[in-house]
Amino acid sequence: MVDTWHYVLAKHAKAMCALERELGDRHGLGPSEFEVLDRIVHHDRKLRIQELCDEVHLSQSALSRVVARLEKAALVSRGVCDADRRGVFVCITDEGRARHAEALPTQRAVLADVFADAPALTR
Amino acid sequence: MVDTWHYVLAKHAKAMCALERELGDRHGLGPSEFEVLDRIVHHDRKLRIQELCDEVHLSQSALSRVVARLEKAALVSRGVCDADRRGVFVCITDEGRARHAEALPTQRAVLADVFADAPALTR
DNA sequence: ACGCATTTAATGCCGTTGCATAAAATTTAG
DNA sequence: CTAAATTTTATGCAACGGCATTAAATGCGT
Repeated sequence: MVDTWHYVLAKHAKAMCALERELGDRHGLGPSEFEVLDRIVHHDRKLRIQELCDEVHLSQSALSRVVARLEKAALVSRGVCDADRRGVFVCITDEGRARHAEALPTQRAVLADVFADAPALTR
Repeated sequence: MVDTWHYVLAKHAKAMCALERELGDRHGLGPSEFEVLDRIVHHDRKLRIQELCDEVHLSQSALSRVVARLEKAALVSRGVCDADRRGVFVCITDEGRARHAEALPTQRAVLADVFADAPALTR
């Protein structure tokens, strides 16, 4: 219980720190930016902000800002939803797709390193 | 691998969020403040800042500020180390001990809730 | 059809964090 | 013994995140 919590804390800190460094230095992406791109690529379609909110571990406001940063970097584009004009769709751009593809191996490498000592979860 | 990472992300987010809320509302402590108190209580002696740094998942600068906050709240006291006058000892006060004892069940309850669905780590 | 509650995303504000740096003390090299 | 390098903690600074709030659009009740 407490042990599990300490494990989570340790791995989270180590992985986050490494991801920030590696993704930042090599690809100009923060962990949150990468995660958002990754979710969009995974779904392979444009998503509503709210859908992303359910999948990413960020508050709605933080997500809004991440998307704003990604848009400024031309990695995604925002568009209003026709059906519900409060909604905002987020589309990944070709450049965003390319950046994600380029960063993915880096992320995998970091995770492989952090979780090298076979943690393995039951369930 | 990626699954483990997602597990860590999810649990970390959920637990952190709940700890911030519960420890904050009920005991006026942030997760970092609690963790520092907890480490000192666990060792049951005064520790150097640097020792704490190795145990807590915070940068040295962040830790320095956490200790400053705790001191302002009179939960710990800082004292210079005689042997090496660069060093700083951190002692927990009676009030700090009391606050920790009071907050501990809250922390345990949160963790029990978050990790209720038997996560269990192999090793 | 109208007004009020609700939903959705963006923004103001503030607290915390990490990096780079500063300041003080100690250790090491010569 | 002195000067440079190193260690230890604190601080300036900028970025990021969450909460509360705002603005806009939708839905609901009457």
